[in-house]
Amino acid sequence: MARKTGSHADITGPAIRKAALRLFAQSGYAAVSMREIASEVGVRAGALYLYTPDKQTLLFDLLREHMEHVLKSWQDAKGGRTPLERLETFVRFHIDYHFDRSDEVFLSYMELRNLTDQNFAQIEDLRRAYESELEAILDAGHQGGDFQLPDVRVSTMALIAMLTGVMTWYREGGRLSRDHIQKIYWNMARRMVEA
Amino acid sequence: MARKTGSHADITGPAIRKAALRLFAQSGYAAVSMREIASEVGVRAGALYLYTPDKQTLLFDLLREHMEHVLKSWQDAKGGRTPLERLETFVRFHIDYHFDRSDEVFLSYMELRNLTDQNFAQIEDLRRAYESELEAILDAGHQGGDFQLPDVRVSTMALIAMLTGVMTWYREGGRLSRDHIQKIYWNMARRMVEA
DNA sequence: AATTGAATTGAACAGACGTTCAGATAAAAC
DNA sequence: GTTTTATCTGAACGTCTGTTCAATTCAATT
Repeated sequence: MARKTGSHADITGPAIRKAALRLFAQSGYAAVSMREIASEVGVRAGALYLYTPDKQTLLFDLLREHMEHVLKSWQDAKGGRTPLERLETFVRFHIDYHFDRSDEVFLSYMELRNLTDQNFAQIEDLRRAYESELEAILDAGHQGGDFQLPDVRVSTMALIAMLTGVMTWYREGGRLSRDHIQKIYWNMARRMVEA
Repeated sequence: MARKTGSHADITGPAIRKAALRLFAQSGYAAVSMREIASEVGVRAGALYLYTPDKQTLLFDLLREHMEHVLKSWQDAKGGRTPLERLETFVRFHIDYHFDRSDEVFLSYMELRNLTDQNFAQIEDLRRAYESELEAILDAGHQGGDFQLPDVRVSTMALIAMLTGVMTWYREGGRLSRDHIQKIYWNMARRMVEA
């Protein structure tokens, strides 16, 4: 039966996800207890099981929702006529996304090994789908002669790693503005691939 | 008192480190129990405490030894006349090291947050010392006009991230040889920095 | 063979873990 | 105001955790 808006459950569900996300990102899945998550939400541990069948599913849902959200956001953001333009769009999108959702991104890199084999396979598929978006751009540029790449696959991985790395050192309110950082990375990426 | 070579203890100590390294890298520090480590070594949990005061120190020692070993290995390997040559040496060294010691490297990226604040600070210092080695090369090249970098610090982080990323996809016996991968990465790195 | 000293065990400790569920509480529906 | 339904608690479950230590085994020395 449909619940009215604003009912307790409509708040608690997302609150649990939010708390779990923060705590998992901070201390790691294995180091965070259901009691800690519950305490953060202002509820006892047992109540969590109204919203998730178990801890593993809680982690899996966070990662799956994150990956699906990245892919969807990219579908909305992608664009550009030339491979170079399309690559610039990707670079800016990727960095922006990592700034806005650093916890989710961090989690999706760190906690893959805490997923069951089946859950891992699903997340891995989504991750590969995202990588393929970049690879397609590089491939098009490589075929068309805009780019000159020693190896399209390796360039894809190298670029993703380089861009994702921004997460490890960027802190809000630091020396450089977001836009400045995006310009710097785009400069490096462009020189790395351009013919 | 000095023990004779080959005594039981001279074997067990390193065996514990080796097992802990493998298991920590595989499942994560928090997810591995002292009983699991002991079982891997062929000993009961209590015996581990002959070789380490506690689990935290076991992790810390692994990370510290790794970082010190990287720094030492780099001091032995570094060389080259021009900044470009020095950078190539760094790129090849970094990739080689990540191939040879992937567990240690992986651990040193994943388990920093499971260190106590004090231990974390020590490891972080060593990590920064390593980064500074690359930054010094980029800085020299930037000052001398060999390199043209939008931002030396950001370029350092971007290069490190790009090179370290090789660990996430490289598998022994894959499509590309080690040397081939090094050539590809060096090609990308060079184009990224060259004036 | 007896003695010494290091290496290891087995059991125990106190606490934390994920999860379940009967019962209490609160909110919504009638 | 009563009934119904969703939400949450408190306590308990069995199991696992890191760690300690008296007792034991093992290996080398005398």
